[in-house]
Amino acid sequence: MKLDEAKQQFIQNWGALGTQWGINRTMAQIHALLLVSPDPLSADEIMSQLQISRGNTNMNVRDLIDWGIVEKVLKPGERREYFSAEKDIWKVAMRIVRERKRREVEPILNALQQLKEVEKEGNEKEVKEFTNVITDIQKFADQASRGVDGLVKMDEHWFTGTLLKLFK
Amino acid sequence: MKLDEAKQQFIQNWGALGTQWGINRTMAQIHALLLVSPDPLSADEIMSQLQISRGNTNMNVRDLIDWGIVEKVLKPGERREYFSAEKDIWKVAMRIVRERKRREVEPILNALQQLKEVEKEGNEKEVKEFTNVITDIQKFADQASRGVDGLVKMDEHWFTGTLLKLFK
DNA sequence: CCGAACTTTCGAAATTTTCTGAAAATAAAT
DNA sequence: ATTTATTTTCAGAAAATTTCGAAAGTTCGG
Repeated sequence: MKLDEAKQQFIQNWGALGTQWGINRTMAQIHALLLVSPDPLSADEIMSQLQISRGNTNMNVRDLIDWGIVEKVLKPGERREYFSAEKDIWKVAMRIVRERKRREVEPILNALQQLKEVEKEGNEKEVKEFTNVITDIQKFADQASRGVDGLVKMDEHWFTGTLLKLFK
Repeated sequence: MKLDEAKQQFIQNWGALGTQWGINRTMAQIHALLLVSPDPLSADEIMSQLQISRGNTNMNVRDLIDWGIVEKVLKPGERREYFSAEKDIWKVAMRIVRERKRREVEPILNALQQLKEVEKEGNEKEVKEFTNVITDIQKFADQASRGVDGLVKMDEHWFTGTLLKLFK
């Protein structure tokens, strides 16, 4: 098997996985491509490798940069911008987790809090049930959220060496 | 605020969150509706509350059942089927995590393993880089996977009481 | 300033996903 | 066996998302 075939397959798989997790295919593919490229790539190289348009490339690279898992690399004396992916997969995962928490979980938690603060009128049993569910979700999310914060603070070595043992 | 308004808002929020995590809106909404309903609901009740078609209702309820977070409830002497959601949010989260791992992560891991086993021809440096990335992802995914397995085995109390303290 | 070399934006087109509704299947009741 | 109640399926319609590409914007060297 040629290296390029293997890369291609990896890119496709990564794209499919991304889709299932609510990340668009192209973004995941660009990320995969950069992951397996030893050197930074320019927009044009990404375009031609993945057969996608300039606009699409630009939008998704920008998103990846927003997520903090890809960075611009400027080569001295070169006008063109290059891009490279964070290769430490632990860091990548932590950035994604932290960012999703911030963008998606926290707004929902605020919404939940508001729902709880309002006086409800209506059937006794139903109000009780509703409040219980909301409270449980809050508690759970708070726990999970703290767990994430804790996790994010660990460095890779501590995770590998210590936490892993906890789970046998 | 009326109870029904509050429920409605919760259902919408839950639906939006689901979308961002790659779960379809309706499935998340049905789940939310069942979560805040003290008693099991029939397909017709779900249809009218969420203003969706019978077919859509049926398909998504079936999926929720496949995920193991909703169950059929048969009332004695009644023909109609009712549905109720698992209310223990910890259990819900664990089922979802376990199931996603099984359905989505494991196939990718297999694909990665295959990619590694093949002999690559091509530029030395690039082959090295590629193999490194794949290996790192595998290691990470293995760790995460074990972590999930460990997590799934804990019961709620242990999580609340003990693990939480670990993260201060 | 000007123009070349790139980058970004944005509306429209293409693609993918989800939903509907009517028909088919199933199961109980008469 | 026939009618009645309910669930399931599925092809096409509708909606949502993603992608394209031309045009507008930026930046930099001269």
